[in-house]
Amino acid sequence: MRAPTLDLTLLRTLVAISDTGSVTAAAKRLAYTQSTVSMQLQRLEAQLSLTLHEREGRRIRFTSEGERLLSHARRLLALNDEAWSDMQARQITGDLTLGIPEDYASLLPSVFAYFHQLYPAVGLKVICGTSSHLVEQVKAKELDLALVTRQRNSPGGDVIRREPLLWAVGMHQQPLLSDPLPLALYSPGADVFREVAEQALQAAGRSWRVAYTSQSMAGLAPIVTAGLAIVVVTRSMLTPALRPLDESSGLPALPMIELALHRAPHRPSEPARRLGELIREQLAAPEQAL
Amino acid sequence: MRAPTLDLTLLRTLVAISDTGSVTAAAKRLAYTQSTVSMQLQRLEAQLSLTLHEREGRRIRFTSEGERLLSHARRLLALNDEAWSDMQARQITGDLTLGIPEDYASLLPSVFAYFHQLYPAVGLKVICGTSSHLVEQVKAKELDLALVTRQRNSPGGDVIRREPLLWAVGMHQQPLLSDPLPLALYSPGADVFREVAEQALQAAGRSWRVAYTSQSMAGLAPIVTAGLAIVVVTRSMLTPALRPLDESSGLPALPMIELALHRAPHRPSEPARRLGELIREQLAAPEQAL
DNA sequence: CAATTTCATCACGGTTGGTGATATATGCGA
DNA sequence: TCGCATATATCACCAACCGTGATGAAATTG
Repeated sequence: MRAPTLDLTLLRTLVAISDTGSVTAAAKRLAYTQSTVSMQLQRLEAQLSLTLHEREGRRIRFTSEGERLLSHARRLLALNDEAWSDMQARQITGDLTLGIPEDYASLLPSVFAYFHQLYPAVGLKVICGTSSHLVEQVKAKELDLALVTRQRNSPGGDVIRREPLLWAVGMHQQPLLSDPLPLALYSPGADVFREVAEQALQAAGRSWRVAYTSQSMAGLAPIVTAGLAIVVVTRSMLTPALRPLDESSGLPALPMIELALHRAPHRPSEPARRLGELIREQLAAPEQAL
Repeated sequence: MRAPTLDLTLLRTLVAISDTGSVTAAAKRLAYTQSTVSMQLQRLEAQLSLTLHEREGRRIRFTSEGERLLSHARRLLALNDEAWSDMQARQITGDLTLGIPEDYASLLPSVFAYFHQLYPAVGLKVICGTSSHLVEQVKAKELDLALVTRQRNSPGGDVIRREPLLWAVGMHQQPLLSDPLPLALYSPGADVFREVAEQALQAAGRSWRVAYTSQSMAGLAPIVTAGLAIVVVTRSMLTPALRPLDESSGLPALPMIELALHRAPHRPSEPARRLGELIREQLAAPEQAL
């Protein structure tokens, strides 16, 4: 010996021994032989000229030096794994097209930025469209992935998160509860929010009229903030200019909707897998509670 | 290979290549053959299946992946070296006696705590005494190390830091500048502060009387804060109860003193070396400026 | 263009490190 | 208390690995 350089392989088996509590179990986890692990532990002790472990009967016990080295080992391995997967990530190349509903365009830029940082060699293209259209495009393999909104428990795709739908009006406006109810909706057909809203109103026996339509929330916003119509949004789409209405408004409660990820019907490309994973991670949870 | 485990040895040569800018220079630094370093670089690239470097003529240039790996490598190696030296430090055992002037006892506990954390197996004993006595004890090998104060450029020992000496009175007292000047000093003889003060006063033609003496600053403190005498201290010994006097007080300027470390006259034990280094590191600098 | 320096590549050889086998020790149940 | 099962340590073997020195190619210097 020996450059003062630790052998990460040995540290990894040290950690495995500690995690599993036994040499043979560690060997199984690491796909080594029991004898190998036993010798590796000895080698580590020899290299450091330290006693890292003792035996109490059959059970293994780490000395204080052993525990100390373990904590160093965990940190080193964490850093190693991070470095390794970062370097591997940089090799992933390819092109990738993702479809999203226009209204979620504001929610995703940070995810795209992060994705680009992790996978700089992947060319990512994003296309906006209505959910039903996006689903068609995925089926036709025109898109690798599509994030779509849908009613609860619809088939197809994996649920990323569930969100409550809300009625909303302009921040400083009184709710316009005339009959029929003036709604601001997306373009006719193919919009989930619209379907949901109409079903809810119909079930409640309310009449309504479509006061305004547009391709996106951005188009509806001025109408709504001016107090000319009510709109349906998810909680994450609320802006300071919008005020949500609760039950006291007398409007029927709206169900939850789902945000789901559809994948093209062949084995997904590696970039697609990664982006899908990242979207799930980044978008999961916040309002998963019922 | 291959577990997703990086080989720190290879990373070390990668860093060496980057630092030196050439394969042969890196080989020299690492005490390898040029061919070895060349192959190590290739091996690293093969393991990651990445191109880390390119050549522009004779000069080496790292690709962006290479640069990225370099930054990971530096962090990993730093952690490795830290872990390694920590583990080695835990093996250092032995006993060790350090002498310090009483007045610096307050300055050092944090150093001792740190030392114990780094070298838990070393038994450290600390002895207080006057500087001249401590020097004797070091010569007699009764102490392994001694931290002493002395006049500038005195021989023996290594200078750790230089500090200005100051005249000081109780915080709320007017300077007592009667003639002869009432001084609070350490026990007669063998005290550097006393020597320095008397030399300065003599050179300035001032008369003085020793109003109080004690073994330590702690003993003098009540006298001084009560305004009954003036005392000589270093800047680091100033407490909230003491007020330093500047030139406007009419007292002669005091020279700097040195804090020096004496080592027993045989080859120092490893614990002694380590403590010496630590003291130098921890105590160096703050008022090194003239 | 010769001299020098740096680098990549090769065959070789020593060491290392994993394997399977085996002996020893430990814990558990009859 | 005596086995049986399982965990561990140690050994010999052998294959792969890794560092070395030698060699030739490429590039820089004068």
